[in-house]
Amino acid sequence: MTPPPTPAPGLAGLPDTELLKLDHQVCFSLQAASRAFGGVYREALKDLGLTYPQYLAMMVLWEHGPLPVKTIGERLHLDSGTLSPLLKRLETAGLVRRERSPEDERSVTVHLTDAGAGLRERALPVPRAILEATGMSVEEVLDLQRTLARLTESLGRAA
Amino acid sequence: MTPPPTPAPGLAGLPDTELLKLDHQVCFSLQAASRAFGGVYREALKDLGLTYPQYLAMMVLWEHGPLPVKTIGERLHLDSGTLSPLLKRLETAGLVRRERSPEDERSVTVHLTDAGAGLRERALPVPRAILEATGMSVEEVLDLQRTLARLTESLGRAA
DNA sequence: CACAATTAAGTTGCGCACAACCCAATGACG
DNA sequence: CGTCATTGGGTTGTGCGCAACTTAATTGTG
Repeated sequence: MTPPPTPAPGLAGLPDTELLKLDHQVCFSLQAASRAFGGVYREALKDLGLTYPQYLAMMVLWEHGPLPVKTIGERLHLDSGTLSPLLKRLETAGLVRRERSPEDERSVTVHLTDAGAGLRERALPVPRAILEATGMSVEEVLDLQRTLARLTESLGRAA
Repeated sequence: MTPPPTPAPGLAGLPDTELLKLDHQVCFSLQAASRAFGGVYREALKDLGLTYPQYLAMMVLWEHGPLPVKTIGERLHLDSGTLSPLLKRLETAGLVRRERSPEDERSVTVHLTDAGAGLRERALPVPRAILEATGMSVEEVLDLQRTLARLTESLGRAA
C-alpha cells in the first residue's frame, strides 16, 4: 500500500492566504455537492416517505435479505447510535421487522415486511432520476468516484 | 448558459441494476469523503473548541469584518435556522458579539470579540494540515473543485 | 396615510451523525 | 468453573441541516 508517498507537489511553497482559500473550498464544495444531492434525493424519495439514509438502509435489505444490524452498519458506515433510531422509525413505518437472533441473543436481525419489500418497486426509478440530475456521463461519475475514494482513503489515514 | 446540453452520453442504455449501484456510490462516496473531512477537521479544531461549521463562520468574520447574519448565511449557504443557534453558541463561548443594527432594526451584526479575533492565530496552521491530509496536489484539488461545482450546479437545477 | 407584501432573525420540530456511556450475552483464559 | 474482556445493541446528549412558522421592521403601493 501507500504507493509513492506523493506529498502534494509544490505545496510547501504556497502562502497561507492562498491555502486558506483553497482548503476552505475543498471541503466546502464537497459539502455543497452533498447537500445538493440531499435536495434531489429528498424530492425523489418524498412520496416513498423515506429519507436518504433510510433509503440506503432499505437498499441494503432489498439487495441482500434479512441482515443483522451490525452488517447494515458496516455497509453504510453507520454506528448503532445512528442506526438504532433509524431502524426503529422504519419499523414504526411498517417497512421492517426486528427479531432477536435465537442463536446469539445479542444480535438483532432486520427483516423486510411485505410493505417494505413492496416499496422496492416504487423505488426503482429513483436511481435513474438521480443520475440524470447529475448531468454527468457514466465515465465522469466513475472518475469522480475514484478521486473521492482516494481522497477518503488519505483523510482516513490522517485521522 | 447551459452550454451544450450533454444529457449524459450512453445513459439510457444501461440496465437498472447497473444504475442502482452507480448512483448509490456517487452520493455515497461523496458523503464518505465529507465524513472523512469531518474527522480530520474535528481533530484539527479540537483544541480551538470549534466545530467545522463554527470554524467556517469564524473564517468569514476573520476575512471580512463584522457582518450581518444574512451575509454570513449567504457565504456559507446556511439559513437562519442553522445559523442562529450556531452564533448563539459562539457568543456564549465569548468569541462573538451580536448587535442590532441601528439603521435597520431587523438586521443583527455579528462582531468578533478580542478572544474571537485572537483565535485566528491559533487557527492559521489548520488549512495546511488539512490540505496535507488530503494527499492531493493543488492541481488535483482545483480539478476536483471544478467537477464538484459543475455537479452541484446540475443538481441545483434539477431540484 | 393606511395597508399589504417583503425581509431579517429567531424558534420549533424532526432526522442524522458522532461521542460517550450502559447493559446483556458471549467467549477466552487461568 | 469463574472471572474478565469483548461484542452487539441501545440510550443520551450535542450539534448540524432543513422545513415550517412566528415576530418585528421595512418597503411598496393604492
